[in-house]
Amino acid sequence: MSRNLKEFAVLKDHLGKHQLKLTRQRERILALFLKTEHVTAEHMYRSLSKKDPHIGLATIYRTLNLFCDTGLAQARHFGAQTQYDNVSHKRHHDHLICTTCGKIVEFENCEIERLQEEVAAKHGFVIQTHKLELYGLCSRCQR
Amino acid sequence: MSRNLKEFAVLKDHLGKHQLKLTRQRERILALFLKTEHVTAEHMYRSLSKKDPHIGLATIYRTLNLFCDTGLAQARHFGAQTQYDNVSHKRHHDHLICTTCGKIVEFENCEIERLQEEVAAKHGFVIQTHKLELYGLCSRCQR
DNA sequence: TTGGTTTTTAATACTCAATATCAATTTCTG
DNA sequence: CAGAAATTGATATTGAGTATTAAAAACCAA
Repeated sequence: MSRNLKEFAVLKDHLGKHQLKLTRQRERILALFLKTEHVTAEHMYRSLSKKDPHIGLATIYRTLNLFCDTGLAQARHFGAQTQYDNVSHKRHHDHLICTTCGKIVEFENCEIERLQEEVAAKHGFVIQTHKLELYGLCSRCQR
Repeated sequence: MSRNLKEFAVLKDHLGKHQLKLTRQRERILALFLKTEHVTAEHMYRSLSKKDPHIGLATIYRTLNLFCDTGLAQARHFGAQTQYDNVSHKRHHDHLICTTCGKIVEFENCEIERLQEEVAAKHGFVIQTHKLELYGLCSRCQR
């Protein structure tokens, strides 16, 4: 918990600026969220239910969407579900996604980023951000 | 209809190789699908219902997914719905999107594609498809 | 600290896109 | 053409995510 002071500060700052309140649920959900790379609301619900049987699924959804507003999380659609990525502690990166098992590998490639700038410039654009997702089969699912 | 001989051949070829049958519904759905850039199943259902009140929604979904298998269509999640893109007549391309005015520019870059393959191989993946979207400001919106 | 106002929660009902079921029909093959 | 196999259409079902609302918790000012 003490390791995540920065992220809790981000949350409190956002709450303060939007007349929102700091609740026990929001703290707990953030604490667990920061321990993961990416989760679904359902998955988080199952984990939290073990310690706190009265946590509501709707609260998980609301809170994860709140995290997206603060910039701590980033929502990503995969299949029928929504994955919430923990982006609080990491640099920009892109994703390799296995279409069979859902495995996700993160990667960075400066050369690709440079070429993106080049393409954008050619069309008169200035890039603010980007999304690159490669879909395929991981080594295990190729067999 | 006669303009789309190639696409019908693609469908028939796929059906033949998978012990599937060519039905009136599949022909009609393909004929309509080829006239669009991208549709949802619901939208297609409403269109087809006018001429054929007994067409089933499930058949639309089944058939659009079949088109994805053949490579004629490509599913894309947009909001809560699934958009089926008609990719039969166009090469693969990526998007430059202006965050201010929404302008979209399509582009292709072989060098980036090659680097993607490289990255994937490094992680043991075989790429099936990918999505690259660059968000930024177009020349007009930079002023 | 307390009282009052506002926000949040939990439980549950609900929505809606997409899939599963299955008897009847259609397509294809020999 | 007959029989096997696949497909359809109608409908039930699933499942992710949202709306509702009474009760509880958080905050703020005195």
